[in-house]
Amino acid sequence: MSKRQRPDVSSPAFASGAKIRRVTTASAIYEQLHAAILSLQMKPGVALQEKRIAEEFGVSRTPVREALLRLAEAGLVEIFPQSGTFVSRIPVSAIPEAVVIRKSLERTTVEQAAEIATADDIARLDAIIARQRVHAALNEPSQFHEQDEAFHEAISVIAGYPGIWSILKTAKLQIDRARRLTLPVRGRMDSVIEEHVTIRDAIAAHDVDRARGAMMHHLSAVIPDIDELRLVYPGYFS
Amino acid sequence: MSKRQRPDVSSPAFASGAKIRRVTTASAIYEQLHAAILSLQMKPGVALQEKRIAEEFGVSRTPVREALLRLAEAGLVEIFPQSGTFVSRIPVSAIPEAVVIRKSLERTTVEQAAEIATADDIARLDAIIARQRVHAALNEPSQFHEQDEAFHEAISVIAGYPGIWSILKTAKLQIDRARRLTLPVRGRMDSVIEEHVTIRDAIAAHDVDRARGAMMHHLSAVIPDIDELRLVYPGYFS
DNA sequence: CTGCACGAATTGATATACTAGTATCCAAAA
DNA sequence: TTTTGGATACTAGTATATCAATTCGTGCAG
Repeated sequence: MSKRQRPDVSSPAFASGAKIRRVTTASAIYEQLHAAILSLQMKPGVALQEKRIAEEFGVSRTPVREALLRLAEAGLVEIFPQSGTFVSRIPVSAIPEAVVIRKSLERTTVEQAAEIATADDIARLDAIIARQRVHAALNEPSQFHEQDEAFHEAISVIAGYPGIWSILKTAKLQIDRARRLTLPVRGRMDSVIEEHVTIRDAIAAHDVDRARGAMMHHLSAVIPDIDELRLVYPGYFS
Repeated sequence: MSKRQRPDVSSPAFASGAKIRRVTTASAIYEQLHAAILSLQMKPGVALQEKRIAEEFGVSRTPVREALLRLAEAGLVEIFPQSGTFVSRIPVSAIPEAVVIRKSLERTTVEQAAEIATADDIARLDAIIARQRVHAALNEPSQFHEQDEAFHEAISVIAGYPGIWSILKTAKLQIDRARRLTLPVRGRMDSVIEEHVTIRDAIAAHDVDRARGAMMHHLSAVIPDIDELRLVYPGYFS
């Protein structure tokens, strides 16, 4: 039998390696562009060129193209064959749907988490909330948002459905982009922390109904007002 | 300066539709391999070689690579850098999660569909069910399955959440692969039709609770018995 | 006989070169 | 002045070549 079988997928190899190419240039470029689009440094609707990007990064078009293809699948860019590549506009119609998807899946994860969470799990949530308090106090929105994501991801993991989080991440993309357009609301970070605490408490108490209710309330509170944004930023939406 | 200044509003396509050439060879190869893997013509675990595939299709390695990268994102192949590419084994651990995802999202779509379905919508469902009856009578499992997917997609569309269907499609992938391994159960097609009719009736009656119940029952009925399959097809699962 | 080190072969990753579709601009005709 | 058709210069798609890393066999040393 000549069939090869990879013995170990998770070969961390020589993790300290300075030269090991765990990250291909293509994925590095993907990360960069992904972040730039999500942070709106690259504005919706603007044209991209494989060639120019390749020159900026000092690489050939091949890895750039690979990155753009992945971004296209994520819905962050649109590729028109033989014509051009553009940063995708935020699809207004997709936003309410994304909210529904979030509510549907996070309802499932938070319910299951409330059923089976262990003391260790709660401790993990507490640690995340603690970090959020720090970032809120220091007024660091970026890191705060990072920990916000970590909180929701943790609940997925606790529920035993880590794959759901990756779905949520892609569903959240356009919402997050729109949210970047909203001015930071004073005190919003504190409210988020409060809501997270409520969710955490319900999970810790194994109170499924209360956990679901708290999560639904939390998710309803973060919906950006699209109609208003469209007026202020015409051309950013489709 | 001769540089062309493109106003960012210019989207090159009045392409709100299907007029664009999307028959790039890369996507054609993707479709082919996708179908081959899903139908198990390509068995889980076997090695693939870009070079050989390129020769078979009579193209260069570039579009083949592009297709493989997309398949890797869908979880249908695994690429080990500098080592090899393999048709992914069916991840047993992901199957229960996929079922949960399906139940969560289809619960949402069927509830909403039951709320707002119009007579036209019901007619569309009836048409699909009618086609299913034909394929069942003629014992055409492949086309039957096609209409089965169409039924669930239609419900997503009726609910106003077409994007949920595309999520469901990718979530369903591994389930469908496993299901291909099960022997066709005699009379199963007829049961599916009955369950679809029940769902359809509940939607038509705008009975949200009954629609949800019928859908949950339907989804529970199509879960393949993984443990048994693992015994019969060792090496197909991971 | 065993273990380790080295090297050839094979693979995916990247670079470069070429092809073919598309939009824009400008000139010529109405 | 407006319209229209084609030249032109762009783009992404594809082909080919090169690079680098991993694997596995082989041979030498212990």
